[in-house]
Amino acid sequence: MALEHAILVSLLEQPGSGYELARRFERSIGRFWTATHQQIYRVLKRMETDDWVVALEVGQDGRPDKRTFSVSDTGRDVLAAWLRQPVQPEAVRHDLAVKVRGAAFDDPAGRAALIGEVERYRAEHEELLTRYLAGEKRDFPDDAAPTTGQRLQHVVLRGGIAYERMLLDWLDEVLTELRKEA
Amino acid sequence: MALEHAILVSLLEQPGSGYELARRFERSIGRFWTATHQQIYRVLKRMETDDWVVALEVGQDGRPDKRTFSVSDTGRDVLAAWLRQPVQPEAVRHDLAVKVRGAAFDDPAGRAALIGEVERYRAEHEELLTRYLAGEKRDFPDDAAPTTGQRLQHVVLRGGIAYERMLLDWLDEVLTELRKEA
DNA sequence: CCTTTCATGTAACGAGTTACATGATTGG
DNA sequence: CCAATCATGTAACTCGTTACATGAAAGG
Repeated sequence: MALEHAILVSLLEQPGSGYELARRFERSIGRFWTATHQQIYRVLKRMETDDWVVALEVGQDGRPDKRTFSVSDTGRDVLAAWLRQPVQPEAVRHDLAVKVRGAAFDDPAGRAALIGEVERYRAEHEELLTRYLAGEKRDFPDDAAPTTGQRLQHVVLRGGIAYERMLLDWLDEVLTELRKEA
Repeated sequence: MALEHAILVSLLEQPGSGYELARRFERSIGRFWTATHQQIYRVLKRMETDDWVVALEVGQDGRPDKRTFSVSDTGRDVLAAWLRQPVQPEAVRHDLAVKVRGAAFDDPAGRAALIGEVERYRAEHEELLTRYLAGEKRDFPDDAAPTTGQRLQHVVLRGGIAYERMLLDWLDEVLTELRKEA
């Protein structure tokens, strides 16, 4: 129920086309909200109908035309109203935890396969952490005096970093436990 | 796509009725997978049709009859096949992070409201951590020699604990940043 | 008496995923 | 020439949520 709001925040930070939004959702916004381009175009259309955003046609040479969206006053009001509502409890869906508990009912071959998967998963998240840290260094250098917006973006990024570090430590514990059955 | 599998794991750990499953999903399983009773009954019906689980009618006196489900051999095979598949990347949807970034575009009154919400949210998770720790003490005492199943359940619980601790620390950081705008 | 717990569902809707579809330009 | 990037969408489907519905017993 909050893809609309995530789009509003992203467009307030920087106006852009549906395509650009989709790319952002693969990157920075994707740290806390995922969405595919299909979903984004659909929601964006509804938001335009409801006057939460306004489009500006931009003809480009050498590239397809695009429609750049900005947040309207109505959109700002909608976002402000949403910010004042209670934070929804997260819907937790953690595949890996189910698998770890499920491993107790599988044979050694199954557990070996899971160990391999956990290792792969761990490597992925190690890489993600590296990218976060590189992004932090790039976007939030120590000596700069950040704006409010930057400080808030930074604290969200630090949350992502803390999460990944916690996850890596936990995955090591999981691997230790899984290997005990060898 | 894995509610079925979460149900299989839960029923392998302990057979039970739809109602009992719903209660478990509010508690321990709910740490890594959430589901309402409506969803559970619907999926359970499909699983029964596909012979992943078998039901045993249990007449009770003083209480409504119930249907206790156990995992069939087919169900075990399905679970084993799923355990061998790649872990799906999580779909991240973190309301609060969107709001924190959105706060940059709201007035002081909006930020004050968000601070209140974050505090409430923090208190909720502090309580959750307390319950996890109490559950850990109860279910996994130091001196016991645990089975494989218990060790795996324990490591999953430790993941929940690590997550909550990380979250609380991060929320403190968020509060510090939000209060700077006062 | 009234609320909570036990026990099971249906119906309608909203959100998210997967597959399909088109078409131009840039760079190797 | 072929793959990747830019740019926008439709259609079908699955999954998840909210609302509604019923009924009995236990406990205060």
